[in-house]
Amino acid sequence: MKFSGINLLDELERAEFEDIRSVFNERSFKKSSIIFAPDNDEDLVFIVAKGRVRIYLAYESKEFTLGILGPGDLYSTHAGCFVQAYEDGMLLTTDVQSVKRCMADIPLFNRTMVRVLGKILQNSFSVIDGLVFKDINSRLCAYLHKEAAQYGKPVDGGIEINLNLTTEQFSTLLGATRQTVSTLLNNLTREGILTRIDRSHWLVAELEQLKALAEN
Amino acid sequence: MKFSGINLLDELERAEFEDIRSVFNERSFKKSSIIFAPDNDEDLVFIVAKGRVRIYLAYESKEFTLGILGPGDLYSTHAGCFVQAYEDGMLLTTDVQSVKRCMADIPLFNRTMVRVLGKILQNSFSVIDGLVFKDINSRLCAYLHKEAAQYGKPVDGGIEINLNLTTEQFSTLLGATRQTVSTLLNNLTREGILTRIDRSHWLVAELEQLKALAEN
DNA sequence: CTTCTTTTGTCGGCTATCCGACAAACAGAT
DNA sequence: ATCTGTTTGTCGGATAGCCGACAAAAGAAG
Repeated sequence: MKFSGINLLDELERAEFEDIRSVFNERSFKKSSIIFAPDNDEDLVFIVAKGRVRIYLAYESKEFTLGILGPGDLYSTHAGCFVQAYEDGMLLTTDVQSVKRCMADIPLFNRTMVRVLGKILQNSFSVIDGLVFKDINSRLCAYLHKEAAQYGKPVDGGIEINLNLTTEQFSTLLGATRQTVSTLLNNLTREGILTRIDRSHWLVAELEQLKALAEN
Repeated sequence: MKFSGINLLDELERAEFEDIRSVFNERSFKKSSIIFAPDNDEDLVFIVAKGRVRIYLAYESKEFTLGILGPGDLYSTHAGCFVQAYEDGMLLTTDVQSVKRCMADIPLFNRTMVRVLGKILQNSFSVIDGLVFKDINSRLCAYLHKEAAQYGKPVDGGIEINLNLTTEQFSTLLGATRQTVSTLLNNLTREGILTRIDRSHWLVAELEQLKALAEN
């Protein structure tokens, strides 16, 4: 899942951004480690270079995953969110000061920044939209549908998707409990809309039905 | 309630922004009218000059108010939201193209843009936070507490706030039904934490208790 | 003061979702 | 092949908040 929809690694390759590349430091992380927490006092901006990290909010023992970043995605540490590694990987980090300097010096960089911010904002609106107007089954179906439509691999019998999340992880992304998500997934399976291939792979047999259920 | 926390009208007064002022058009609106809808195809950025407008999401017959803009607040029309007037007022509008041009020409303007976007983003995170982790009573108390702490007028017996919303309007801001909000407000009144002065004014007698209930 | 509209309070039934609990299935290490 | 930790499925009880309905209260307009 692309969170911002813009691959910053590609952007950085562009000649105009040569000066920018030098301001980044590498920082590697291990699976499951919490890379940043809201109390973090270094104000950093980072780009994921390798691996997947999730951005999440936490309160007491509950967690809600806002999105999952993959290579090329950008985020910042001063947004009140936790950042945790789903697997081993690496970040390119830089401090906010440098970003500001880049913004002042390189007009093109600005546009990228605003575009990324806009994308993140749009994403958070759609999260709110889901939480307020849709029930969990709809959110679940919407997520699977989007995943299938965007990154699914057509095979015979339907579209194969690599969810790459445990039910537990998936449930925090939808804002529900593991039990509820598990039950709903099995309902969809019984109705013949989905089939679980293995731990991380699902076969979406009825894309249209999934879409209909998502709209609810 | 300030939504973005930055008063763009003040910013525009600054000498550096002289060129920017000229790109805005005035547009007045009547109470209750819907100023922009998501299907709107003009891509505009606007600043509220007079009156209050609410930014909201709608689905079928439900509505959820993301925030209320007052004079000096900035927003854009291509964020998938409705914009409706709570009272008569006026906007300064400009198209996205002009904003982009300003961003390229006037480095200082960039910083303001990014700051505003950041603020809006932060606000939407706290909305998500509330929806996911807190029950309605907590959200209600949190809202009243913030209102009292930020804009309340100390009088004897407590702090007076001007909510300036009907229960119905208030409920869309909290993401709940009118009935639930009505009941909760009356519970708080019975407990002696609040007193209703008139339709729009409330007296917060126990600010600390309100805060405690907000954390829940 | 009378009438009409808007706003508010309250009740009871309904349902989606949570929560704790437990067992079964699976995967990786030895 | 066995052991151990992780992941998944399912059940039943509890409950927050929704929904429809209706009446009372408050404001606005004449």
